Amino acid sequence: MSPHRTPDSSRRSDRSRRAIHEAALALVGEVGYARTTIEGIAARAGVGKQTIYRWWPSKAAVLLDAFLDMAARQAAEADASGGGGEGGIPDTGDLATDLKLVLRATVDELNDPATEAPTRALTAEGVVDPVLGAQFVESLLEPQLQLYVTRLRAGQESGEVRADVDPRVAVELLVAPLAHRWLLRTLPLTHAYADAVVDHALRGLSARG
Amino acid sequence: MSPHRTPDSSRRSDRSRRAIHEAALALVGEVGYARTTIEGIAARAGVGKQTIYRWWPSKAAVLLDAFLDMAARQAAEADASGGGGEGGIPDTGDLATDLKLVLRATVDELNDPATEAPTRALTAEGVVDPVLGAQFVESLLEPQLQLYVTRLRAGQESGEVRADVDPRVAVELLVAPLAHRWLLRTLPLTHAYADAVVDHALRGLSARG
DNA sequence: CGGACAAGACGATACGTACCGGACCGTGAC
DNA sequence: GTCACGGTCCGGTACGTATCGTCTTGTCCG
Repeated sequence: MSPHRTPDSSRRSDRSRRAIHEAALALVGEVGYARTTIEGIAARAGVGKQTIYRWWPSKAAVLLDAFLDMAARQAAEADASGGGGEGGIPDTGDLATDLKLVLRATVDELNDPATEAPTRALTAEGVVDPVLGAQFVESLLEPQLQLYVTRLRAGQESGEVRADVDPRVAVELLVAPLAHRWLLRTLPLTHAYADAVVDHALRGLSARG
Repeated sequence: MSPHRTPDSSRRSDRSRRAIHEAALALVGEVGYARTTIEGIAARAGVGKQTIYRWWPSKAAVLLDAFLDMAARQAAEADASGGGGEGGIPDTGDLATDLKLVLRATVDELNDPATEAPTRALTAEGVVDPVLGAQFVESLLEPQLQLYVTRLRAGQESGEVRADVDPRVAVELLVAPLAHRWLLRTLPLTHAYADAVVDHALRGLSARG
């Protein structure tokens, strides 16, 4: 394989790293992922092309790193202002309401034009490139899904949720339909749809329980 | 816009069209979508590069056409052998069993290494390119989903399915989780998972109906 | 201490390669 | 005669590598 040698990381320029992240996100937002080139990122960041090739194996990897950096900074921000620093799913005792609240927020986030292009590009790249996809899932998606898992487990302990369901499977029943509509653009992704998914998932489709 | 002028289609070479389809599918399967080039397809098909540019606007469009051609040929084949010529979802009166049967088949199809690379490439391209995505959904995905819709509607009339569910939403509750696992590779896509999705979707997650 | 020095990451640039998308042939079928 | 065909050549763009001189950093000797 290609180990993609990473040189001594202690000597790495933080200034360049940040500039590259910023330039990558900006360019993808402006001209789209396909027309964003590594040479363009380097020029925009005021950085030598080789500096990018030295630390990243691909354009997609640069973008993923930029995303993680952004997410980490946002999390730190939320931590500082929110105080408690959890970022979990609320537990009011009413599972349906809690889920609708969070899934509606997810809908708004997915529909945000500012982040749509880079997110789509990264997801699409992950669909095709298993290595990048695994990093994407592990570092961005799975932590989010685990929040749902814990909320659902709490629901099981409080008797809200059937004891015989696998929370991990249940999460996908809730999240996958939203992701499906967003990714494939089959039908509009709305709050009403999020609510419908929650209702159907919790009550089931069968007439006779 | 760019009308992408298509010349006199009556004079079009069917031989070339088929050769291009075949070469495109073969190359994507062998070297992957990213490393498949239009020049490569032309060379492999024994065709002038311009013949491809004359009839298709992009590499993805060629692949989509190849897919449609393949699907049409398979449908014709099934029609000839099956006799009845429907291709719908069986209706034994037991919805869970019927759905598991079909979704298990879908799992096998998605896990088939022969078709995986081209399908992933096409889907990923559709995620990023709205025009291609719309064609993909309209010509390949939506017809499939409609089969589920009709089966679910039949279930409503027979009393198997709650009357107050939107069949179109219900379909996504069943199909999206499979698509989600396949696209993002979060966890293995197995028959057991398909069964679990059906059970959860039909019975619901709530402890109290 | 502090200056010399090696290591290595940096910005920049040049290079050969690959593919794009199109222009342009001569050929052959209708 | 028309026009799509297979084939070839073209300018342009981005790739990924190599290499330049510069700058920063850590070490070692006086």
